[in-house]
Amino acid sequence: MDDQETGASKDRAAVTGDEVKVDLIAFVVAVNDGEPCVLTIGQADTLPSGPFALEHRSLQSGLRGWVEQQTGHPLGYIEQLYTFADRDRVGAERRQRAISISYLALTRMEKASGSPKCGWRSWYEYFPWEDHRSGTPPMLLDVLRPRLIEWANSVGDAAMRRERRQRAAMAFGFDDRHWNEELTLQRYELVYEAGLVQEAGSGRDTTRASLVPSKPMVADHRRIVATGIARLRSKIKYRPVVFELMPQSFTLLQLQRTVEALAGRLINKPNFRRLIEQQELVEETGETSVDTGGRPARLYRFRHAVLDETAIVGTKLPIARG
Amino acid sequence: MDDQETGASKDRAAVTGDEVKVDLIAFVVAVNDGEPCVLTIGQADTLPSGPFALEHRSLQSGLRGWVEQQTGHPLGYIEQLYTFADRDRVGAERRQRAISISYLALTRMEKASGSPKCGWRSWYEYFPWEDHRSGTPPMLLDVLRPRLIEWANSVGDAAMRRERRQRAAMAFGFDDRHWNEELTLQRYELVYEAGLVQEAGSGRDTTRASLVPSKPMVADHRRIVATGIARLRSKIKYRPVVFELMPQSFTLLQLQRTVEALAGRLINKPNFRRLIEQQELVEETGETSVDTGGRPARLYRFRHAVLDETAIVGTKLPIARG
DNA sequence: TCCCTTATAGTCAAACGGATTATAATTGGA
DNA sequence: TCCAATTATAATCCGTTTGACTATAAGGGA
Repeated sequence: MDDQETGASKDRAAVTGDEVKVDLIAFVVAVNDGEPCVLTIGQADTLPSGPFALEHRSLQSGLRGWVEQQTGHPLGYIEQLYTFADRDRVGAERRQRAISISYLALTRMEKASGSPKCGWRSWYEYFPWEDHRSGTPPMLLDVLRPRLIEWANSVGDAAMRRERRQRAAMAFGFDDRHWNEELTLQRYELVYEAGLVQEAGSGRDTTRASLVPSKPMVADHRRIVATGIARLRSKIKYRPVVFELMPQSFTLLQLQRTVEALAGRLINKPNFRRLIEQQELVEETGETSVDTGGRPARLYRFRHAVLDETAIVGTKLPIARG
Repeated sequence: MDDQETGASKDRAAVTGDEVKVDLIAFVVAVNDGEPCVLTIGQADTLPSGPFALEHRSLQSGLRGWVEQQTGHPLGYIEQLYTFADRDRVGAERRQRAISISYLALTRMEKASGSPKCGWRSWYEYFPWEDHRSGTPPMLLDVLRPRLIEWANSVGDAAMRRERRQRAAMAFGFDDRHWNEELTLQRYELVYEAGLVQEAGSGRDTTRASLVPSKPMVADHRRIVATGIARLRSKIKYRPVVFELMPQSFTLLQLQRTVEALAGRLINKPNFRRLIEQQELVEETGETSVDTGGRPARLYRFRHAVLDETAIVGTKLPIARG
């Protein structure tokens, strides 16, 4: 709960040698053909990143630089996710701290852009239990649930067993509880704690044999992705950020499919249309799209004016009128 | 928008000398007697802070250490706010970057704790335009509005004038728009841009003479407080964090007054009670409080079980049922 | 032409949210 | 002792929102 401070560190001016390396890491998102994708480099297991350096004007511009250099992809919308400290790294001459500042970026997937050593992968390769668009994924009940119960029961204390089962049931919606798509990070932390993903690695109370099938990432990059998914799934509900992922003009069904891709759930069509229309988020272009397979759909564009109309907020508190 | 990277920085392993100083800064909140307070040191113009150092186990424990050492106050609930890079600092031998990681902490104001050099101050000394519990503060319309209009008109381009007036109207609810208490940060940024607060200082397009009456803080600490207020005002609407600020047992009116202190607005009493009850956030202690001045009020305590029932979330998307 | 697919419009009831009114239990003072 | 003021607590009303569902329109292809 509290720390012992050295006497020397009391005087801030006297502190030296407490410099730290700072890394900027980007979770870049695009949606293509109804699949939500993350921009990766290497063996599709690494997020674009690089150190914050003197020549960078700001944290965000440093991030843009690294992503563009490593992937050839310019970034539009950027939002800070979280800052965390790695475990100590051993530097050349002395112990060295490193912290990572992670960002969420929304973009469109342009073809022919991007260098060859980068690529787009579906989120759900890394989080197969997060995609509920075709109902509950079988692996959730067949594989994850028994493994998590096993993990819960592997601890001696009865109260702790109950608490673990409870946490798992809450996060994954077991036992007739409802699935909550925003709990992506809690779910990842559970499977990590239970040692069911590769990066949970050594020093855990489970063996490597019982991994759950999912694509791993380098270091804690998968955790960053989980944080980003959770943030995005929450944010689309109160801010019109989806449109950062849409082309200039689109049909309402395309918009719905994009939201569904992000949320990992299906959405009621008439109600979705009503929601969009009554918020006046879009306006008709006047044209129609014919490649729908059925009746042609009207094309819409985002009403950029709504970005100024910040008024779009939900109260949730019974505030008295003036 | 994008940066030119030096050739040398391309290879991450080859990068050296890009170490950075990291500061941890805390916005510590307590509510006393219906006043929302911030914990300060120095001339009530500085937030507790200190460098992240090797002996700290983690960012959070480093923060706890500094706050406890500087103020004698142990921290409970902690949440990361934002990480930002200061302007370059000139170090002893070379240019030096510094970044600040800011946190929001919720606590109870215990008497007799805390060293003499620290103190609690009401938020609204630093943000007099944010307290709407007794209606719109006069200075908002008498002082701020004319100054902001003046600032908007001081720019040549007509479109930019309109955009500035529009931004101010949105943020402050001018011209019959509604006051939105969550826009604290946008409002602070406006008065900063307009040069109406002391820390906006030199190099601005306005003179020192036209400051708006409000208590300043050191460096960008007031900006951190604004960020924290905005975050907290938003968060109390969907997570039961208020109870971190309440004593063990309390009346419903005390709870309401605390929320009102944070939101800076009055709340409809019956509806507030209904909200609390239907969410089952509290349970009766069985006792009553007599010092209400009228009919004695029942005492309640927070139902800690709700922290496990993460189910408390608002959907806002018309998700189809399974 | 028939059928399949998708788009678009409209309906209905339950739940929610904002506002108001009514009644109960104290304290303090005339 | 009784009344007024103050605060607590309960109950009601009604318009809006929200979830689920039904109906009709407009294309393509067999």
